[in-house]
Amino acid sequence: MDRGNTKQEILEASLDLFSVQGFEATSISQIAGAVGIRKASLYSHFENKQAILDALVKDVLGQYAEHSIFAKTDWEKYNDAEEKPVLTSDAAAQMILGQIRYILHDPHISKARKMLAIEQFQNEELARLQTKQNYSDVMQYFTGFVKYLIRNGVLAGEDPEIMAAQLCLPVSTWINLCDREPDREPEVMELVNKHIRQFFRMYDARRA
Amino acid sequence: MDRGNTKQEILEASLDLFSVQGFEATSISQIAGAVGIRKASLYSHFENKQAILDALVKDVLGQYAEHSIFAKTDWEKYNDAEEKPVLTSDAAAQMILGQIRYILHDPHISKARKMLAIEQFQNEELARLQTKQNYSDVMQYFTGFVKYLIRNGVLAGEDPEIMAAQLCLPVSTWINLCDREPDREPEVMELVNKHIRQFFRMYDARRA
DNA sequence: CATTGACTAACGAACGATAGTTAGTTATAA
DNA sequence: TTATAACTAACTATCGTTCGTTAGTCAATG
Repeated sequence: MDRGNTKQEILEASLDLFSVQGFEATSISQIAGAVGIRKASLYSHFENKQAILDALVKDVLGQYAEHSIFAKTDWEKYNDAEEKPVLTSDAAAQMILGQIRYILHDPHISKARKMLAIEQFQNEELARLQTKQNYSDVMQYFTGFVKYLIRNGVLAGEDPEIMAAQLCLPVSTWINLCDREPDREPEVMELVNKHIRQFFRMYDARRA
Repeated sequence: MDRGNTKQEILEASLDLFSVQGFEATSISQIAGAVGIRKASLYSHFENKQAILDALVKDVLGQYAEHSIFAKTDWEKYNDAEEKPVLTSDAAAQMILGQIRYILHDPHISKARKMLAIEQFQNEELARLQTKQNYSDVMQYFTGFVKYLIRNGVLAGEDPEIMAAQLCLPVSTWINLCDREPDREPEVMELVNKHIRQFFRMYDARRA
């Protein structure tokens, strides 16, 4: 009678539903139906409904920490490297467009992002998590990136944090837009492309 | 037995609750309790629960269209004016900081913004509304602003839309951050200030 | 001026449906 | 044989909603 990985299936089905309807609007029966079991069977795997959300926050979003480009890339490591990637606006645009496509289409990341958008006002823990994933981690990554570009004489500027904000925060807004209206992705990608090239032109070291 | 403006009180109480818990998680009893009546009495004013949300979307967000700076200001009108406001980075920073403080603290606007953030994935109408208020209207306003500054020889740049995005979209992200974590407003305001001055420096017409 | 009647907005009580949850049972796999 | 994970059945609470009633408001009427 054991189906093997039911617990994981419950988490996935829950994320599917929570990321569209939200936690409160999703019923235990709905989750059970999506998994293909009776609702009472859920309680063999989770103490109660809240425990599913808690596990999602810990698990799926912990998974994020492992797989996210923003959480794991360290630009310092390229300091002594012979071959340095991403030193032109073209390479940067390609890199960032690739990252956007990835985090936009990766099922776990995109669903987790939507769920957090819905649940961000529920409690302080979820609020802080949303800030971390949608803002702090991204800002930290791009601040490192900008510093790397300055060190390598590509860009010039006094405040890397502000430069990073100007580079990545518009992109954050565009990602939210694509989450709501996926049809607009091509149009948004075009804007991102123009934006990055413009950014590199304005902060070009040879211009200062 | 008539309390005068019960219908309006119901809408306000509903917005209060929806902007924190969301629509589904808020019960009719909760709304009635906040207003100070029994839940059955709500049905003297609204056909059903959904009708409250519909009225909020139409009413409160229609109110936005009337009062929002972004929906009503037209930069064209300053073309022939003798005294032109906002021609320096200092004035722009002050203006934008004032606007942020306003839309951040105005109770209707901030609650409507949070409610839309929670409900944006419910249906396409709410998704489009969220895009309009959080993105399109703001972008249109700032694109006009940037064009106005270019016409008046303050800024120089080829693509006013991209410039507007670089100016206002980071601010959008910061406003969302303050919605979640109001304590961080001072820190955010400082970033906004730096950001705007940097923006004006980079696109300064005398630099081109 | 007092009475009436229509109208409105509140009420208590109850509805069926569904929520989350528990208990007890059965089948399967180790 | 034992532990686990599924099941059926049932629980209580609450959901959104409806019904019939009551208490005020106001205009028209006598």
